[in-house]
Amino acid sequence: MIVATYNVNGVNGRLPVLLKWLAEAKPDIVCLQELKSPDERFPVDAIRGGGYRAIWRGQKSWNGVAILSKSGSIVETRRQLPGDPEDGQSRYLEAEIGGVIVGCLYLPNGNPWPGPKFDYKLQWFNRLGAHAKQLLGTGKDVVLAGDYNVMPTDLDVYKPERWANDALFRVEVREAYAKLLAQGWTDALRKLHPKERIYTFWDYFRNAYTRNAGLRIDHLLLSPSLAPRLEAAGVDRHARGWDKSSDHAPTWIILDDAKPPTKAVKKRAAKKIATPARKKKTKRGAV
DNA sequence: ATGCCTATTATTAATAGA
Repeated sequence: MIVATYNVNGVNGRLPVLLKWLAEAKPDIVCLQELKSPDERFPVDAIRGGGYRAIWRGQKSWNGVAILSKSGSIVETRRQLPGDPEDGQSRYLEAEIGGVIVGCLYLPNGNPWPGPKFDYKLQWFNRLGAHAKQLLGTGKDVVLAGDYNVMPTDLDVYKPERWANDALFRVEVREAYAKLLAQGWTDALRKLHPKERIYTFWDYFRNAYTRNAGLRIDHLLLSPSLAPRLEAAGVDRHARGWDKSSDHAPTWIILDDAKPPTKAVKKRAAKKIATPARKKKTKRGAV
């Protein structure tokens, strides 16, 4: 099963690029961010035509998130992050698809630092942390995928010193991300590629893409129950080079398909005998 | 420190993004 996240930077303006990528990559589940469209202008017909069901929460001009599914039905579980009823920004959407809870998020950019936008970012991060903890407590399979607007380490930035005081790289924000991971989440791309330079975003300015002046800010976090199923992870960076592309590239993981426990497994569990370790699979992913 | 580019919204300029 392929789960992907893609900040499309305008779902209507980028619709041909999105449909092209869906047809090529054939992801099972997709989290979209930055729809930049009110609900009534979400291109649901075109997306259905591409073979996907969808739920979305749009907003005029900015923000907006959607979850797409190729086969499994989508049962919406949340349309906003708990913790602030006054927050009207469309940045979180959550659904259950095939037994997996999928949280699609668009964390605030937070620039400029310091200032109210940065404060809002940290508050939003705190609310995400509280909700993430609650999700872990359920013991369910959960993936939190989206544009986190944070480069977790120096390895995730083409020029760390230039970004030191940017809201995407300020120490408070990196600490918030690390604190979230410490709850027990697995950063899927980093897990499989611990030392590789991986970017998911390249600025439109100064030919950033051709110079590979990028940032890794789009992340897929896996609950402990889901992490053992992680098989591959990567970025479809070639899509960033397409005409009229978003400034982000689609970022994806492959999860082993969940299999119901066999009779032998159930028998061992009943007798409290350890299940033999899973056979290690060859990694198929490329970045 | 700022512009570089690209989108949306509203009228050719402002705002936001990262």
